[in-house]
Amino acid sequence: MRSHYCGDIQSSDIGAEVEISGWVHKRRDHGGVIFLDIRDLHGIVQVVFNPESKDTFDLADSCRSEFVINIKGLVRARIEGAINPKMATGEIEIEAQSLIIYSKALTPKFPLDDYQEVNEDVRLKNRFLDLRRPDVNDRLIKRSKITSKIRSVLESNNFHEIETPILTRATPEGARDYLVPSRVHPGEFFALPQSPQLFKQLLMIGGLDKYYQIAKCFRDEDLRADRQPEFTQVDIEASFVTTEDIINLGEDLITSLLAEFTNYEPIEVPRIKYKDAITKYGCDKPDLRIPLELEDISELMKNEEFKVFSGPANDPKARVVALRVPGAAELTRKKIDEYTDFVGKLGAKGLAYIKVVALEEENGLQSPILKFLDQATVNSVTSALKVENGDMIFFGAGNANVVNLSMSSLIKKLADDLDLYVSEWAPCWIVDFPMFERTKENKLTSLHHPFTLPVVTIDELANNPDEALACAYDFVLNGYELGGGSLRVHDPVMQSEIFKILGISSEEADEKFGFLLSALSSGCPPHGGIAFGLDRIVMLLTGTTNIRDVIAFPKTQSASCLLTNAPGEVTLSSTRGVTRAING
RNA sequence: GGUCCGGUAGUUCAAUCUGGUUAGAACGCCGCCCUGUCACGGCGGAGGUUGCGAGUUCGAGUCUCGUCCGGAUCGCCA
Repeated sequence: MRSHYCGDIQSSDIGAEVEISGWVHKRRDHGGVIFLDIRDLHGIVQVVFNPESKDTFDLADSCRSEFVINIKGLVRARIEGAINPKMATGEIEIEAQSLIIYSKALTPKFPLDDYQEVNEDVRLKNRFLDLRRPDVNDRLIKRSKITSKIRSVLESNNFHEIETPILTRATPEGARDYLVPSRVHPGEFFALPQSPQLFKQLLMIGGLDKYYQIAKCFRDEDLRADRQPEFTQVDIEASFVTTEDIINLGEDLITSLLAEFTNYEPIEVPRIKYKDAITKYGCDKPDLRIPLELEDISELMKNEEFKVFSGPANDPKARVVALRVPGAAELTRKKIDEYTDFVGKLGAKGLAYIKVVALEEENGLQSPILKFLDQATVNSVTSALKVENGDMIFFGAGNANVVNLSMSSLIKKLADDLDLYVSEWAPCWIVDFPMFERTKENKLTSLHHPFTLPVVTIDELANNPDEALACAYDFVLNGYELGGGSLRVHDPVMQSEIFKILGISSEEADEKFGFLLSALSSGCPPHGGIAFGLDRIVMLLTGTTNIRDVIAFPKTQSASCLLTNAPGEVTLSSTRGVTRAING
């Protein structure tokens, strides 16, 4: 049905008879001559119809936008003055010899050209139209190429792609599960996997040595710009490996993608300890394209009269930080108020600042808080921050979590507003994660997951779980957590101890994880792995900030599909047996 | 669950702050004209339950409350 893709026809094809199939992109009717721009996946080409062949001309006259047609014709050079340099195929055109209309089309619900932005809900309701737009299908094609490259890197490292079940068991920890009622076992449910975590460990115990999978994962949690309820992981696990082995592999994988699909210039990927990341950036996924860091000034503020600073400085659960923003002294009062409001929504009680106007002069600093602070303390702060004239210093003080969240968010906002980015690609590893963190109820919960190998011995872990570090690592790119992994526990006694620390009774552990403990007891190789978020990788490599842009049929923020109207009610016939499953 | 932004022709927006005649524009669509356009052009035309429901008012697209939908974000996401 075609000899060429529309977008591929070039001057070298002049004189050739070609056959193309595609969609009517635009019709320009000049009365005596009709131009149809025909579009397919590769691009657009202009077809010319003259009245000499009346039937074909009349057919072309009846064509409308998005009709699906077939053209046979002769490629010829455009006449002088009619060359369109804005078009990839602008030097040639097709002189139509015949036209077949395969399929008529209603007027599209929205324009498919690039001259008008269309709201996302309209696009998602008519995704089949949206997918025809080059910038949309380009991203999906690039996703396919990225996945292919991932497979080739992993295959060349002797990894084997193995599938794991979609219908599986609910897990007690972690995200909410999507549940599937079992007809055969009334009252019982499958869960869709949050990740293939346990299966890939079982594959290692099963001697498969090196596993990977492009795996669909499901988490019934609220959505974000970079989070969908079903998403895809590049899931990797290997036996007899160290942290170093996995980090090297993960880094090779991502940097080879960056090298192939971007203008990335290789750098040594820094490794940052979790604790240092929190101290310096206020978060565990810093955007290292931004040259801003928090300076902890709690020590300096301990003896100040100013309670706003000295209070948190003397509270072990609080902190006081200063943020030097080079050249930002020009920020207006209105803008500063906006930032105060911004951090306020994240829980901060205020946003103190000092403008550095003329450091060498007596009144060279401007700030409402100067009168509350000792001059020597101010001097210590300015010298610790190495400030220069024209800088702005912002302060965060209070509960450590609030300060970290608000100041790390402020850093990203300032970077956007003031265009502070100094590089295009800034990867890093975050390492030395704690094993556990405390919930609001002061219970211990896994920071990574319960199968993570601690750095310490069983006794040390049991005696001081709060301080124990994990053999875990996250890969962060431009402020996005792209992947994370760990070495896994391969000793059933250690695994039982971790369940115990997490408050999972041995009965529950046996009931939910008996198969794992039994597997660990039957000859388990030391193993570990990592999983990358494929959607986020593609998102970054295609330059978008919205995960929906790289998924063919994404869900809205309320986890529904505007195209199919899923989820929906089910008919009685399709629920046969299932109500019994739900009601027990 | 919280906070914030948005919802007006098929599409993108204006009119909302400051309530007041028949809710406008562009693109698209329909008809007529046009042999070199390419976001073609000219003339004419059709197209609206202002998301939905209450309330305030002589009068509501505009103000208030509720609700639904879309988006950003906090919580949540081992």
